Amino acid sequence: MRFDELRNEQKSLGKLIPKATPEERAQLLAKAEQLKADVKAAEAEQNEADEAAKQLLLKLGNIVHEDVPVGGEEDFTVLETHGTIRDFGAEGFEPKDHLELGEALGAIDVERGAKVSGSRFYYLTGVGALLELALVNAAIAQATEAGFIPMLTPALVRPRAMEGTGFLGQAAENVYHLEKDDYYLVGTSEVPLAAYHMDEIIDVDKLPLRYAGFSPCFRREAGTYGKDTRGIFRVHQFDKVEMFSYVAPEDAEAEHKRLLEWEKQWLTSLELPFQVIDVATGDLGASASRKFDCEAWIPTQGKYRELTSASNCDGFQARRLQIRYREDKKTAPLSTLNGTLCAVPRTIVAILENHQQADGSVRVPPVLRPYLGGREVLEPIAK
RNA sequence: GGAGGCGUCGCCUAGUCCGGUCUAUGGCGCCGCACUGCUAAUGCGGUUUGGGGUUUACGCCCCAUCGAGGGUUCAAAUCCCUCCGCCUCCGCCA
Repeated sequence: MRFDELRNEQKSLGKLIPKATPEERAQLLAKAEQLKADVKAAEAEQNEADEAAKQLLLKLGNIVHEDVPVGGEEDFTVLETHGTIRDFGAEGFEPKDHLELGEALGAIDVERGAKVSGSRFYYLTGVGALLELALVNAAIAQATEAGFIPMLTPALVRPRAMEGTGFLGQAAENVYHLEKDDYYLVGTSEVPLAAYHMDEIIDVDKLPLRYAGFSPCFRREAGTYGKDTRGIFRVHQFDKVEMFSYVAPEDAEAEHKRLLEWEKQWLTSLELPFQVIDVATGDLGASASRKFDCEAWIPTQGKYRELTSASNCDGFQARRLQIRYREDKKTAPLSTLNGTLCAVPRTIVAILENHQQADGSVRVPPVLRPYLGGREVLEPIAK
């Protein structure tokens, strides 16, 4: 530590100067002048090295878990399937898609959404609005029951929070930025929940820390032209309940499984058929070492579509945000994990389509009924 | 949007005008010890945080740290600049 030594020398010298006789003083000052230059040079050298080390660290993507399937978006592994896909043919009617159902229920208005804000915007109206509130309440209730602390988070964040969570890398083009104020609109409350403890050191016996965030989410959806253009499956703004955990590194993998279990519990309570996939390497992004998605069956598409996603970020975000834990006087980056509990519009899509009945009404799964005034069925409204 | 005030080691606080004796004052709280049936009170000692080094260990040593970052200077809590946050007043407005 050359800088430390020089600095120490400079300090001791500084104490002598005020006490020195005039003759000594001139000599000391000359020496101090030289020291100043040395200290400055040593400091610059140290800063440079620190910065280089930091840049190298930031370039590191996460190390992918060894069990993750190698390949692109289509190369995922199906881990499990749950629930039963309905046979509408046997029931004697053709399923309607969520938009047709939603419009008949007076629940979704995409036309006026487009008029006011453009494509991929929508209004949730009447029972649609109530359905969102019911979903959010039920999701928060489940999370709270599981020990999560409910959180309402900022939707606008500073660059550091965005960068620290890994969203200014390859995902940057999907992020809204307010140039005039240099704010970013979050695409998920994962961002403010991760940054919540930035620059903090957390005692190991406070872990795990679990938060359930609810916030609007904004996504530019760049590069998705022509994809999911109908209805509210893919939109620029939506609300989401997100689970977020801070854990000790050795507990990260187990926590990842727990997050997945909570997501399965949620989708099961909504009585939706779904499968769990192990997302392939090419679709992981920089921050996750492994990602499990739960995909619900969408009848009119004839396939499973992503509803929730649970990621293990290990120390990736913690390193960038300087979030450490302390154990036996040692500090080290902890691990962060996140998992969707309820992304509202997609969940509404799945509920409308899977629980629709021949007359265009939609059965309300029991878990939501307490939050919908006991309502068991949503009925189409007269035009 | 305009004007002003403020930010000190858990909490409160001295220090900033006028740079060095600040190795940052004092109180509260907390921890340890002593003393007194217990409690309380009293006395003595300790108590910022982070990084690094060293030790079998208790510990010891070095650097940084007075909201953050730059600058001036031989030397910065103190002077200058930028930024962040909090408070007060005015204006505007859900």
